[in-house]
Amino acid sequence: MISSNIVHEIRAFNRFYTNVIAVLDQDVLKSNFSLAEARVLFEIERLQPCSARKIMEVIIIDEGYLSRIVKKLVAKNYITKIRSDHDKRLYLLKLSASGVRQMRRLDELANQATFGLIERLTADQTKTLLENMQHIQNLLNFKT
Amino acid sequence: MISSNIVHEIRAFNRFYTNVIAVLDQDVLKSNFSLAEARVLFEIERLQPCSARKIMEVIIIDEGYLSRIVKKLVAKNYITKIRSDHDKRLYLLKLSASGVRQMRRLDELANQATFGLIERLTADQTKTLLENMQHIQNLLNFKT
DNA sequence: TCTTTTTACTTGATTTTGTCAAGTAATTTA
DNA sequence: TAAATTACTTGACAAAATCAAGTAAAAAGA
Repeated sequence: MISSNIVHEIRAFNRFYTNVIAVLDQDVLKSNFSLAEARVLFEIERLQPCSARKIMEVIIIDEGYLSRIVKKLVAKNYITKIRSDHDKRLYLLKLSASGVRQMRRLDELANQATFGLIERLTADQTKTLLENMQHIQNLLNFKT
Repeated sequence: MISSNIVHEIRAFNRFYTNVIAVLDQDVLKSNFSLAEARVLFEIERLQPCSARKIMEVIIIDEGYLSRIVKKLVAKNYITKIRSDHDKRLYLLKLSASGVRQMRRLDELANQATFGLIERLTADQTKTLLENMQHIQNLLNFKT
């Protein structure tokens, strides 16, 4: 049944992990990027050159909101936005040189925050943690 | 080193799980409570009778913002707020009868959303998922 | 004591963040 | 080639969150 123990334990994990993520996010916010901006930048870094549409396949975000974030990042010269020759409805996004520098900063912040999670674990524990995470990712990899 | 593979894989999991939680949250938002309100209600349910201060020990939230959320929940008669006799600076919060009903609805929504995560898994896979989650929780528990 | 500091909460003003719906233009489909 | 779909933009809002200044009570320090 829906209110089974299993569901409750998953919810307990979700509450727990929501806090884990919230703590990590606190640190990333020190970068002067909003969470949404940071996530968009991370995805552009990973997927570049990519369209806004492509980003929306990966993170849940309103189309108009994303459009404005992209506009802002272009205005600040952290990304470039060039109309695709192949399909003129889309614009290809890439980090600019300055964006690459920003990402190094952001990346270092996120790495440090994440490292804080595991610094007290032994090598074995860390390995186990990772395996568990990857296992969960495989089990839930649904792409809702 | 801080930018090790391990940190990167943990970050990949965090990105992934951020989306999982976002998908579940979408459903909870159908309750007409904001995420912040839902979390506050959830903590009041767990901790009642409790002060706003007590809630702030558990969730990361601005004091003024919380004060307004409490005000709104009182106005809608989902919680009661009674000045403490022992310490007149604080107010004890509890779910009202109507709040209890709301929480049952909220709970059912959250259960259904969570069930959606696992409905396609076999019993064995679900069991493994849960074990992985509990293992992660145990490994990271000292923090956050 | 009393007076200074800390704690709990509130409120006004504002900013930031996110949503909705309507609109343009390019591409695909029937 | 008309209709539908896709990619993106924009204006108008609404919701969410922050900041700082304020009140009142309690605790701590002299």
